[in-house]
Amino acid sequence: MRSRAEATSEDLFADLSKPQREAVVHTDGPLLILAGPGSGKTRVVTRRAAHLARTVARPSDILAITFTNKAAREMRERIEALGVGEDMTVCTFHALCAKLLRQYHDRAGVPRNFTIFDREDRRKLIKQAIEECDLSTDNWSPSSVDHEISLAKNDMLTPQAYQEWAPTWREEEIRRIYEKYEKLLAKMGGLDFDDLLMRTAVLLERDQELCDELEDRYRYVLIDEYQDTNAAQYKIARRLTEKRRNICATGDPDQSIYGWRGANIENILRFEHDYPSAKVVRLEQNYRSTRRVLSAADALIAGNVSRKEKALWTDNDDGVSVRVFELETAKAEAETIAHDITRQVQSGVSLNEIAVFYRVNSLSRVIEEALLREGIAYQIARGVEFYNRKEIKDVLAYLRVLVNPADEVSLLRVINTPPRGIGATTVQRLTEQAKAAGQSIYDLITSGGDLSKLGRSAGRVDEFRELLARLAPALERSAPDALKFVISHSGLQAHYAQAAETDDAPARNIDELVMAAAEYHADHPDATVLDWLEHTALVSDVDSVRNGTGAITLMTLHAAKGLEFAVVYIVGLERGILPFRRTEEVYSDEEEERRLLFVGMTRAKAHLTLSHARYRMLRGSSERTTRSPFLDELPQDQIEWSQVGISPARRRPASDSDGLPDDIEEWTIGTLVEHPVYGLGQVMSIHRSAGLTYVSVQFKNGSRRSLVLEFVPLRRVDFDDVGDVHGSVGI
DNA sequence: AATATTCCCGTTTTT
DNA sequence: CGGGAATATT
Repeated sequence: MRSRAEATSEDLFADLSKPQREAVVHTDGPLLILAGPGSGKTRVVTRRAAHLARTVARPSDILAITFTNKAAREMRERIEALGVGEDMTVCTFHALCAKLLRQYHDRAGVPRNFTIFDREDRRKLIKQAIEECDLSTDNWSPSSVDHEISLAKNDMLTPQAYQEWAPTWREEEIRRIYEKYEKLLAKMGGLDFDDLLMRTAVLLERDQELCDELEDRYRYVLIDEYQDTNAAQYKIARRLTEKRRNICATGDPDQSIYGWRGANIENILRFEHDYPSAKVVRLEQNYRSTRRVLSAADALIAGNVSRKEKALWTDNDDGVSVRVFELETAKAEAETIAHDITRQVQSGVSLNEIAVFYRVNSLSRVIEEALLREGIAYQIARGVEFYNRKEIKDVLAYLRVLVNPADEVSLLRVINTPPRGIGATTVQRLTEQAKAAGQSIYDLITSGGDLSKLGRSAGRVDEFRELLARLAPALERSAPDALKFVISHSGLQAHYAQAAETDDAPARNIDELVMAAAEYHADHPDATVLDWLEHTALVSDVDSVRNGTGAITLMTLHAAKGLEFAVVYIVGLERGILPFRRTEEVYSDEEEERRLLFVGMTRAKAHLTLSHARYRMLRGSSERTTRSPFLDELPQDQIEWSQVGISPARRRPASDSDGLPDDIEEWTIGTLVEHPVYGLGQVMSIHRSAGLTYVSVQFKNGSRRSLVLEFVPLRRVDFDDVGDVHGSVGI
């Protein structure tokens, strides 16, 4: 939230800089706004929308596309605050696509009542597809195949095109899986997230008439975060603006952080080529951060080689130094930050203005625990997690089956939830029989298929059929009413009420779901159950973050994009975490990781603290870490380093004979060691477990061993003594 | 058929 | 550590 007062309708331009004004007054023709962090992009975009509505357009002519619902909501609110009517279209790419596919389902070749398959549904189908291709999930991990198919769809590659693109043995097999997966999806009337984009892109590519129609409806199109568009989104943007070319793209190549999702940074870099008459406005003045914060971020991003240089500057004060905290353990890191937050609050900072960012969600737990101990209220950005809970998915699956009976993933989910005597064997028989008859399980159950082979379970299945029939009328109701009806009549309510004796979280979550539906209904009184289901399928983590809650905010660096806080902490600046790497051999895009940290740092208005811990609990054991190389790229003279609870020069007393080397404190990943039998080697990891210290060593002779440091005579040797071992073991 | 137990694996980011 | 799947038990 910007502290300066928002403009009244009289002075749309009064408080704008020259380039900002240029962008606002630009109405017709392509416009690219290259907006550095904190450069007032949202202000420009909203003013421009108001200006358009006042001069050349009606609000309904304007389409603004964002990446998250939160961004859409806030953009809409800010435009409305400028006195522009409510009938603009402001939504995410995915929501727009869902809407278009629903409306033009016949031309798109999708069922009107398609349901959106989330990652879990999708995983299940991919697993099934792999098995039906007679491949083993041991060799073809569903997650990697999933990712591969996702990237293909983001690039608008059909299975055939995918294989042609890379015609090797492996792609041939993945093509088969991809094809099978598509068949399963089609059979079930499901679309996954990528389908929403790809199908829309293909539809627009083929259907000129529709493009014309849409271009007449949306005469002015705004695409936010253009640097994060993938091939399908790019195609959609182009096809929606081909005739009038009234496209306004905003973005910043330095904030491109979704390459792993198929985003193509080239899309923004070639904008001027795509639209030769484009007006380009650069917003390089930063109004958000202190000079010290900005220069630290700027020094970091300068480390990217493939980058267009950009001159970020600010008139703001120097401010206080950026700090780096070095801690012994992740727990100490969390506690130190919690104490520091208390100090900030005592000096008058509002909790609303404080945030903690991390690279991976798993780092949040230790922070949460420290905040609880310290008594600091926090909110955490994880809306999606809520909708992934078992009890929530159970409830939603009932609605999905009612809306789209072909949705077998949902049908199989609810057929025995709560338990009603339809066990695995019966389900398997049903599946096989349906497959043999070439019909869906739903059809088999409802349209009087022959269930006699099921023996005594047939009665149970029949009861289930009756249950579905009783639930069906719920679709006539509003989302919250339908939900309540289904919860009480399906037996879920009784089931979870009984389970509440040991764990009442599921029942409470279900109540919360009903409340969420009621809230949605209040905002969208005409919406159907299907609309609401769609809405729940398209929430993102950051959507759950509310402003002004009186709590600090925890979120991933990805979720932080577009936000700002007075005080920002970024934890876990350790090799392997930030920059992230999976294993030694898997390629990761270090420049994208650097951009990610850049995004995080530039969220801070005044206080920025980066931290790392020397030991961190990862999947159960305490791992030795190495600090992130990114820390060395900061302007060292401007950084305030503090080591809390670490004394690097400390020598352990000789009497301290626990079998560990005296200089253990100095051992890190990469330390060179010598073993009397195996010879020279390099430490690959150190972790502590059950009171022992395990060291994994890659020896120069090629062997790799895990050794217990307490028992093995491993000795540290100096780098200078041994020459170039470093390169030979390849860290 | 349902529940309890163990084991094993993967291990980011997200619409 | 934590979810899911395979396995054991009632």
